[in-house]
Amino acid sequence: MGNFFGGFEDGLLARAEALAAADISKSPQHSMKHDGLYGHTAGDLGMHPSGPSRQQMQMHGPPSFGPSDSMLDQLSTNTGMPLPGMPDHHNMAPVSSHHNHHQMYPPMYTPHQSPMNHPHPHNMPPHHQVHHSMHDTECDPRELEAFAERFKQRRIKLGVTQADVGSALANLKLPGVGCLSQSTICRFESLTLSHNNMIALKPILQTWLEEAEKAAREKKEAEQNGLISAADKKRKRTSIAAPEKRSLEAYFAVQPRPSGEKIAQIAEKLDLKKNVVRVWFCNQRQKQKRMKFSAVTGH
DNA sequence: ATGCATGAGGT
DNA sequence: CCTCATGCATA
Repeated sequence: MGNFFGGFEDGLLARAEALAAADISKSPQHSMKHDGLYGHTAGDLGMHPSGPSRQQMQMHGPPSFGPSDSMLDQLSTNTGMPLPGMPDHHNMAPVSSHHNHHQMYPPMYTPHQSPMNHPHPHNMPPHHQVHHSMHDTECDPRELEAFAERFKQRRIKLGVTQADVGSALANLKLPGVGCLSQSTICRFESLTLSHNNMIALKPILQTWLEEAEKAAREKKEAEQNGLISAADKKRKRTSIAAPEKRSLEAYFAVQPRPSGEKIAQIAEKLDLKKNVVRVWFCNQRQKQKRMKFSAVTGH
């Protein structure tokens, strides 16, 4: 594979990759496929077939961007061994904001308010021993983990798929709660969401679970009584080839938040669209914040 | 189960 | 541009 960068980069990458290996040692399965499929559907992506990509270009960069040296040299200078301890400053999360772009159902739950606020969904039958745990603001990672596991197990017991749960949420008619995708349900169960996101979703899924089990019980009864009941647009997903991915990881280990200039340079070197590289870094940062890999999770 | 993408809201 | 919550497409 003639992957050739500037000679100086080899050294950089070698060292950076070493760091990356120590830090980001997660790539369990690597099916090296050269996903060149649409590795760079440059053309397509460039024009966003979706259409209205309201991008707000802003020419802030002073034309005199002559950082003396140039290129990613800045990185090599840092290669000394900076190793960001991923401090993760800002926390708070406005558990909210969701859009529902074009064809999904009409959801979105009441946002605003501190991250520890939910639209309490308590709707227990009056004459029935209820469960407690109404303390919405329960952010105990340990508790969340336990709930996620219980949820998954009971969901399976009900014979419901993750996708089913997602769409069924809309039937709960909870204020501001629409449906969710299979992806999100899966991530909830596997704790691969941010801590705040988990906390926001927990009460909703808990409500669904209770309703679903209640419905299951009723159905069971009905059956005992002899009553039986009788069910675009192709979005493209850029695939970044392994070599390029390795380079990105190396850069990320050195500088998780490269400037627009640097992103452009990296993009050019790897022959990827700048936006693809930018998004890759954004997603990489989000990964670091997933509950599962959070230092506090103590799983 | 996950990789890359979109969009709202915020700096 | 960033962060976050989410989703489509795909391995």
